[in-house]
Amino acid sequence: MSKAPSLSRQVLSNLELFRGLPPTALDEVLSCAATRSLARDFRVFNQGETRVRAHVLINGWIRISQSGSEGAQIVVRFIGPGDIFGAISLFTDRRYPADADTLTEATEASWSDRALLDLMNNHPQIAINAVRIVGQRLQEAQHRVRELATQRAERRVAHALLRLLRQVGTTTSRGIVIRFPLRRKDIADIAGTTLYSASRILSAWERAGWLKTLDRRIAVESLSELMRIAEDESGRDIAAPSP
Amino acid sequence: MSKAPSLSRQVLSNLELFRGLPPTALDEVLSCAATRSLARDFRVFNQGETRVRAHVLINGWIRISQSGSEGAQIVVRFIGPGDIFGAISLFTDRRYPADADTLTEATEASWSDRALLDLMNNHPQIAINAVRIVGQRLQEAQHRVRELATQRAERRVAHALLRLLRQVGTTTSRGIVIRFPLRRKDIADIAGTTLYSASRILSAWERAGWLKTLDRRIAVESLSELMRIAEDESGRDIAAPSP
DNA sequence: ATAGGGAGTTGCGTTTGCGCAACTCCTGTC
DNA sequence: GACAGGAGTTGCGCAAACGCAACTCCCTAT
Repeated sequence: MSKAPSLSRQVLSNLELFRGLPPTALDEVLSCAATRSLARDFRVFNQGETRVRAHVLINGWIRISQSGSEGAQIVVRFIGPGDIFGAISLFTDRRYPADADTLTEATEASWSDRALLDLMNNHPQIAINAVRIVGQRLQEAQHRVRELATQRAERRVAHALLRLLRQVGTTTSRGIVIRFPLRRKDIADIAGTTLYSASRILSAWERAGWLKTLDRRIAVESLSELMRIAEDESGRDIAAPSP
Repeated sequence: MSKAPSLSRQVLSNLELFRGLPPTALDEVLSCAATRSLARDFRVFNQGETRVRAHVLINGWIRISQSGSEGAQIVVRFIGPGDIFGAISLFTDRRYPADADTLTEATEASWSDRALLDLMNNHPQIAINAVRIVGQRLQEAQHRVRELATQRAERRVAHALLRLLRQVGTTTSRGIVIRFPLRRKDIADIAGTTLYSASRILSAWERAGWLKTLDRRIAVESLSELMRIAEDESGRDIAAPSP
């Protein structure tokens, strides 16, 4: 999995982490980057591993998942082109907090902790970008906490699907399709329910004609019905500005 | 609520956000800080408000809570002396994502978005500290997601209590006591369950003699029993280093 | 062809925990 | 001293969803 594909300044400047940097800085970033190609179904890093690096996915898709000591598992997020992953661990306990697996062939770039820290010190904009990225994820995570604490399984599955469609949906003749294959168990781990409940919910929706699964790939035909299930709790909150 | 208490370099240098800065930088930070005293039960900011600032709590305690459009509510976290709050919103959508209320009298310092950004640009260490802080919170939030998705109410309440004890517990003659008063509803909102379930669980524990509540203040006598309920899922995961 | 394995579905019984309603207890007020 | 209001408890019934087990379907390997 590693003929090293070369990385251009062009590509780099489109990554959120390196947005707003002058060309000279991009060169500096380039000079300490390591890139590699990854096969499908490849374990990029393991939960608990201590040889941490900061990763950016150039293309392909990766699933980040966490498992508890009792077999319980959740999908933390899906990483797409341009997303960083495994990078916060450099700043906390220096262990990856989750597993990363490729869902498709993929290309990643990565930096050592030392290199990233130096880059941030020389170019504060990188650190500021990082705060923004991690901050967004924190907000998402907190939203998910509220969802799990207050909403029912069916609604959570609807939300999970809608989020996926927004992030990785492609419109085709057969409706909006999620770009990569997903098992029922994956859906369950995203929505925080069990394989059985997820299966029941999805097959009810298939029966109602709102979606179809073909070869692990979910195609949604009636987005509006899904949104009706997900109802008002659509993601952003109503503002209540003070006087 | 605002005789302005003055802020010293000494205090500032102990805040995690400003750790590792040279004295001259601290002066710079000081010069654009606004401090104020807050009464008990005071709303510091509202969810959705757009006039955002970065806050640091100097002393006292604050509860950060989020409510959904259907009345459902969760406690996001408790803020203690030295913690930052309301600051990530400067980098994301420029709205506070939650409400902040004082639980005790308190003192806070705050900075405008402009000022904080300038400070970060001049002193990358601040931005790096911020990444670390937000990263830690992200990991906590993700841990909480897993907990909600996979564990039962009783176990979640046990975890919530243990977390609180670690963060704000004081050892007294009557066991380890949580520093500020908590209603059953608060416990429920922290653990992601209902007032009724939380009440049932806690009174069962009182009956078993593991804790007592006196005037909304929870005193834990038998920490080990609580830990037994919370069991192995103690917070950090088992490492599985790769070859 | 056939066996085996992974994924998905669904019937069924069981558990969990939600939530109303009724009650107690405590505290502060007039 | 009576009363209002907030907090907490608990009996009871009910809905959600978990999880086993049995079954189908499809793909691949021998």
